Amino acid sequence: MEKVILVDGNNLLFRSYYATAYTGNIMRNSKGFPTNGLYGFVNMINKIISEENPKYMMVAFDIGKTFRHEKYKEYKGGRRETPDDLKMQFPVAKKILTAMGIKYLEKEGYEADDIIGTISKYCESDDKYEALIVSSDKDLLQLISDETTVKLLKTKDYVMMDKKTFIDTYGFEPIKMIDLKSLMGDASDNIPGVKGIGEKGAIKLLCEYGSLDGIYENIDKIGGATNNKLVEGKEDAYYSKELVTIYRDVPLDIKFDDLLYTGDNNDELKIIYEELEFYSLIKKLGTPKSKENKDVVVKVIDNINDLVIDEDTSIYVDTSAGNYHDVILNGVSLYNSKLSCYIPYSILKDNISILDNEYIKYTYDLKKLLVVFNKYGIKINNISFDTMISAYLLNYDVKDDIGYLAKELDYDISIYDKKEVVSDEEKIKRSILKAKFIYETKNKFEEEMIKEDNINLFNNIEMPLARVLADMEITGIKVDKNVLIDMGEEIKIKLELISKDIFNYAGEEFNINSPKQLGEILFDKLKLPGAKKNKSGYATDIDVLKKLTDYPIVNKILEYRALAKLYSTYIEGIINEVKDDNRIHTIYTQTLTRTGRLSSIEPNLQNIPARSEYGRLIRKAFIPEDNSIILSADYSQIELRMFAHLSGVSDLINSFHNNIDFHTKTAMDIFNVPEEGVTKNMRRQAKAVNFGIIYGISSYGLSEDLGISVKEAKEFINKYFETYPGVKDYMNREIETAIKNGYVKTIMNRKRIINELNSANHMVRSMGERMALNTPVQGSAADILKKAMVEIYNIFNEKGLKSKMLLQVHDELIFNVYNDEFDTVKDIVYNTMTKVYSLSVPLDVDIEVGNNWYEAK
DNA sequence: AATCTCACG
DNA sequence: ACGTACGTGAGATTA
Repeated sequence: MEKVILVDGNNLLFRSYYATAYTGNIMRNSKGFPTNGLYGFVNMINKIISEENPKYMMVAFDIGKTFRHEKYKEYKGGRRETPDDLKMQFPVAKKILTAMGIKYLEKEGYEADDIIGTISKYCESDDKYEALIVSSDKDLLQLISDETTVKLLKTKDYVMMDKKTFIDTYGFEPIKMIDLKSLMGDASDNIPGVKGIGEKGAIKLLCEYGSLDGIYENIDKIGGATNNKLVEGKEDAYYSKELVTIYRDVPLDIKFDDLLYTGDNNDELKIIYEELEFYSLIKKLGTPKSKENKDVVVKVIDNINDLVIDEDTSIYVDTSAGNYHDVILNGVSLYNSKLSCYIPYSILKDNISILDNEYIKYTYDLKKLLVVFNKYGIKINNISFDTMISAYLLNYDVKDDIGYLAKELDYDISIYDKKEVVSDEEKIKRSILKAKFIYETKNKFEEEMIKEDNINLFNNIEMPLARVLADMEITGIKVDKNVLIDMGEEIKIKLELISKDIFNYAGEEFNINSPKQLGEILFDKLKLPGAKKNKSGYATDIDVLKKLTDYPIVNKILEYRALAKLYSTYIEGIINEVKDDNRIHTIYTQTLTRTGRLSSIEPNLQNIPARSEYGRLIRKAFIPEDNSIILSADYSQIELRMFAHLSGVSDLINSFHNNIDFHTKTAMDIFNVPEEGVTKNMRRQAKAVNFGIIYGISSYGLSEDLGISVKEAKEFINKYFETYPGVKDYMNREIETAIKNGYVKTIMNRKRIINELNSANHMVRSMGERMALNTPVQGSAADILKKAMVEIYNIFNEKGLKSKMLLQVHDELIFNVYNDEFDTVKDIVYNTMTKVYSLSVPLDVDIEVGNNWYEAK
């Protein structure tokens, strides 16, 4: 059968347009012609061609006033206007298609959907053809049949919807999509549907009664609120049905051969792309995409004697998806110049030392490998290279799934998709392709790191750190669930009482967790002053509420919010993450932040409450092992010290060499008073300015923080700059070189590319400048922490200590310390942290101990 | 899936 | 004149 690709052109161009238009910063060529929609459109079309390799292809467009929309206008008064910036791009899209050798169709009075429906109907009547429809519009799913499949586009990926997948998903025949939409409506298409019925309700009704008609025939059997909604919405439902039903008999005067895909006309395309300034697309013209990297030798090892490893090799660990502390190990793929194979776990489990050999290994996500192998008892050594970490240092966009990175480098490895059904053979092949990708790109990554002078950071910090973090994650921190349960009960009671108070003040019950409902209560019903709007209604965040504390309801809401947060995130959330061993095993994401910090997920142990006294009690649940205590070691003001060091401003450096508290010293300098003359308020303000300096100060930000006017804040900042003139100079220099280079670096040569610096948008550019100022500070501090962690870990190992590093919270390390090792550990931690890196200011560390995390603070 | 809110350094 | 502090993750609601 011949495949006929039917593309919803309107849908594709709209999607591409709105994918970028929301920034308000529409991509244009130098003449000001908008090109944002076209760029995505062309890429999508190219992608479809490379994925589907079509013989026939057609792109359909709406044109003029279409029948179904006219009908709708009479009913409701028109739909959203298409922005001019988008309208202008349609004729060009059609020109491009012609140059690409793709037929496009449009017909006055009909929608693109109708044209697609008509052609797919042809295909169904002739068994020579099968249709594949491409769109993100679920309306088109009604066309699915034995001969017609829909490639339903999602934000990142797509789902292939054939008849079977459709029925598996919805539970009814594809044609019933019409009935579904008639009930649930579609806000983006202004289809009303039945008010109050959503997707779930509609599906349930359809599964029960078969169709829209069926539902209304049996309306007496349906009770309660649903009945009311259906009765009231009957007219809307049937109007919607007309709107949604695709017309499949558009009079098109064409033959199938008109739809033959004839391929790019490079000369014509080049002219168009030059006009649009699509230089990257011009480069790709005429260079046929290599599909060779999709082909790979697949050898599944079923007898371990068939496996010979006699040189360096890449290894990809094939597991089920999800949190890697509890994934299933399916097998591993190995790849080198002689090897292209897959070892299923069934073989591996009887040969756990097969990878424990003298040859060097490369992998992707070393930390995950270590955690998974530890759990399964697989031994491995000599892993020298992690592509994930390398790509991260080189500013590639790094995801858990290696497929994303591979794609960026033109390797065609499918990206994981829950909904895609993949055979076992295909899974194994993809796994080997990943190992191949790791193997073949290792040198390229290494060379890039050499060029960027990142090798030291890679070999001596990040790679060893992956092992440290793996160990911390495996060890986990012990949790006393009862502490959380008891606290939870208490909070629950408090929440109920507070809710009642709030409802009394409000005069009605409502969902306090809903910002929408809360905003309406406060500002519409109770008419409180100071309403501020955000995208979806009234803002009800802390900043707004704090200004309204004269109203008792607001105080109750603030109390409610604090407790609700504690309960859902820190009581329930944490309890859910405690594993059978009574420990929490977080995952540190080592390749995510733009500054070089770690982050912590599932659960996040880097944002356990600390600032409020009550919230801090959560920390009592984090306890040491037997015969141990919790020790916390905190860098004192490491970022301010780093700023002093980086700026080289001698007044700041000196402030860290004398014994006065840093913020007090700042206050003394800017207010020109002696130490005794610094009031609490002066210190508070000085502290806020110091924080501002680290963030890349702005008068608005400071004014918000201090609750003063922007003008006053500006005066403050000026006073600060007058006091420390070197600071302003440093900032100017820093921004200047950042703009010149397009990136900034930390003390250990970690590089962050900042594209925002080139933005035409003032706001975005200012943000870029603040990033340029903040990243060296935050990132260098992160470098120091990482180095300290690696060194401490090594010393613990050398000395054979049982005590363990458990957590890292940006400037703080938490340890489980066995009582008999206390003095040793304390000395190691303190000495290592303070001496790990020599700056022009001293590094200082505060150490606390206790019988739980709460006490060690 | 996006938005709002809020927890941390 | 614009609308912002830097870096994160998670839960609840809404669409």
